[in-house]
Amino acid sequence: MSVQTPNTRTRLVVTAMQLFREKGYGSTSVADLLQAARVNSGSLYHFFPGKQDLLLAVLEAYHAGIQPLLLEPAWRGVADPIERVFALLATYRQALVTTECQYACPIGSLALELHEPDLPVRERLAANFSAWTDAIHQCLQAAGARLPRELDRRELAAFVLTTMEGAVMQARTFRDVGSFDAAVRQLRGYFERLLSEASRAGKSRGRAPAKRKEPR
Amino acid sequence: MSVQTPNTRTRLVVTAMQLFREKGYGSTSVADLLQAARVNSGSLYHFFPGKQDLLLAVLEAYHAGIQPLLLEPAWRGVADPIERVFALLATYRQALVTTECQYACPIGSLALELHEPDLPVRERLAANFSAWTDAIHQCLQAAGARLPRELDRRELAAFVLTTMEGAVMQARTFRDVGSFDAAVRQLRGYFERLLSEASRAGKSRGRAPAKRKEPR
DNA sequence: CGGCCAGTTGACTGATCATTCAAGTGGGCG
DNA sequence: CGCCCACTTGAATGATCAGTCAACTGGCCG
Repeated sequence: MSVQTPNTRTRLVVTAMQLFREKGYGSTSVADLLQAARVNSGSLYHFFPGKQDLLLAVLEAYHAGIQPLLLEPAWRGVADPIERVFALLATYRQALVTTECQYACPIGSLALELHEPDLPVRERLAANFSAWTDAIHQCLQAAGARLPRELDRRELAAFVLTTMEGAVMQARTFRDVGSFDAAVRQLRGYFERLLSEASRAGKSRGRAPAKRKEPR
Repeated sequence: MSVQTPNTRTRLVVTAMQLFREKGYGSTSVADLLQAARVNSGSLYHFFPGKQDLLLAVLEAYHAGIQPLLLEPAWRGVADPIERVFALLATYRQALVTTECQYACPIGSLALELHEPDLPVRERLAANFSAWTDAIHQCLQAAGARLPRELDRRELAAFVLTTMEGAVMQARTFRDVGSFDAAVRQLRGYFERLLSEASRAGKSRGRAPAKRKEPR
């Protein structure tokens, strides 16, 4: 219940999440980290063989947090599966706003920052992307026949991630949320065309589309 | 004509372009750079006040190279403006293939790597994005009425960049060109729907769409 | 009580970092 | 010839880097 400082290991991981997000992995020195977490170097190396292993723990923490810390708040009060896709994007928009467009997706940043082959790190980056994409994929499946039958839902889910990452990158570079909004607007345009296409196809096949009110 | 080593300044910029792309800015040490360019430290600091100014020169070199080194080769033999959009994306696909999916857009990587406010650097990153987007914008304008009249062409052009950046990021992370192809396929789907929508609208307004062969 | 050991402490190491600078070198020009 | 100055040379600098280690603390259990 209390807000006491948690155990050292957790404190290190939490601090590392913050600093890696703000300054990047390479530009965060171990000394920065130790100072911010109020930990001595020996303790760090007691829990982690090296800086990179701390990064692995950070990536696992992000992975574990996707559902409870990202999706759940973003989707609270949003039932429609398609709107959930855009509600998630709205969460990133909010992150941009509150950081004056300095926000960058920590996973995406690390994905571009790390240049060694680094198999274990890359695997966990991929796992984070996959978990994100899977969540969107479930929304798209829940949308059922509202999307064209032949549409590859997995591919579209990945495309939503593509859009988010690219949009955040541009908004950050231009220091302008408008860039993010513009990208989301285009994605919305794509979705609307997919939805109306499925709606038309549904009608001509005699199946009344679920939510059309006035078939004028 | 000769392939002689060019002057020191140029050699530094060219080498820096390569190393920054391969290893990132922060992870490229001045010592690496000096060795690769076969230059002594004094010479570097004779031409550039510091490492960051070399980065500025690199970003200007990228900007200057967009037309002759990126767009022109990508568009050689491709006349159709819409196909030019995808021809440019195919160039990035090729870069992924030849690097076994280790390629990252150097501008995008720097955009996420740099975390200081760093106004002059950020401005040049933005200028690079803008130049890229402008080129796509011209294609979309050249497509004229083949795209819906009310479509914001500038926004769609930026969305193409969004897609490219996000797609390269994922392909690199998953070490799989298929991720890139999937994103391009979705963008193609969006474009096809935009084109057919404009085509239908054009017909109903009595204007025969330019290239339809059999209005079955 | 006594021994053990997970966890802590912080000074220390050697490597590497970006940058400096004094001493050059050589080509052009008066 | 003789000066000048753009450019080069590379050793040296001090800061900072990730990582080490031996000594210490305190809680638990036999």
